[in-house]
Amino acid sequence: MPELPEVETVARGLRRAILGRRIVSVTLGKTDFIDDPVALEQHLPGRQIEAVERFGKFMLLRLSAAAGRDRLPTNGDAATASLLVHLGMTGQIAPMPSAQPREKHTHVCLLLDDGRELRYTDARRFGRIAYLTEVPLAEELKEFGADPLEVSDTEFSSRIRGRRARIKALLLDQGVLRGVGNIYADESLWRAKIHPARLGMQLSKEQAKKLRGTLQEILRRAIVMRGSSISDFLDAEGEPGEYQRHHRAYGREGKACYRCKTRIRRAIVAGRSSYFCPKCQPTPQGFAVLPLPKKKAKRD
DNA sequence: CTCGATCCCTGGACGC
DNA sequence: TGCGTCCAGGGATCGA
Repeated sequence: MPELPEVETVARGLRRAILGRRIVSVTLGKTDFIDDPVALEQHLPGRQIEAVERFGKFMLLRLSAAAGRDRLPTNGDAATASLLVHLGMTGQIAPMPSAQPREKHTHVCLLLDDGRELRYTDARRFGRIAYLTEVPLAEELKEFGADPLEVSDTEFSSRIRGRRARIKALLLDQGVLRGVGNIYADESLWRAKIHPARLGMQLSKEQAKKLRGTLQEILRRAIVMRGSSISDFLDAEGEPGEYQRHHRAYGREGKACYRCKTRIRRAIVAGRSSYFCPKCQPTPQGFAVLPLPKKKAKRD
């Protein structure tokens, strides 16, 4: 489940691997998750990959204006554009030798000018790929909230404390903060000792400050560890991350809290499984916690 | 504004 | 061994 640290890891890998490469041709598989598949085939060939950026959970492959005098002057390719890539739940993107057999669920192959293929695979197709020129791209991106790594204390506080929604929902809301998903929301709440079902407006200034701090620290550490590989996340080198070994709450139902040994519990908050320590992160009045499963969880 | 429900989709885990 | 069921979840959408 690629969130900010995983996407950052992939973006860094791609930056090393494919910067400056030119796209020669495009081969598509299933296209129901691609905004406009024809646009890919039409506009990508001939373009150079000039930069790879991360924006929240998106990657932006910045493309050169079309090169060569063979292009039509009126097809819009004279301007720069971007390939927007969202990995969804199971998306992977990596360059590989074009002779290598394509894996199952490979839906986009970009043949590069060095003979390799940049391949996008995504079993569940929850991802998204779009070719966007400057203006439509800017229109899309302006809907998103602050970068959690850059957001100031004041801005974080106002984005959270002015809201009636649950803190977990706010952390997951890409319009509030861009890039946080279920894992890092739970991890930062555990570290800040805040229950996921607390309302944003219930947080004290101190708690908001603390939460911003834990969120940033956890995201930074996770990036250093190249992200969390909890299901099948692999980076642009095909390598798993390591941060899952450092999870303190996520996925640890029934296991001992690292601080107080109380068993970690699970509840549904904002429609998502949320893991927390019932002692360190006191449950708000009347909030339903799922009973501990009967089957003993595997050891940790 | 905020909520929950529903859908998209496949693979893995689990129960029988 | 095999089959059915449930669950995972980012995001869009719709109704309450």
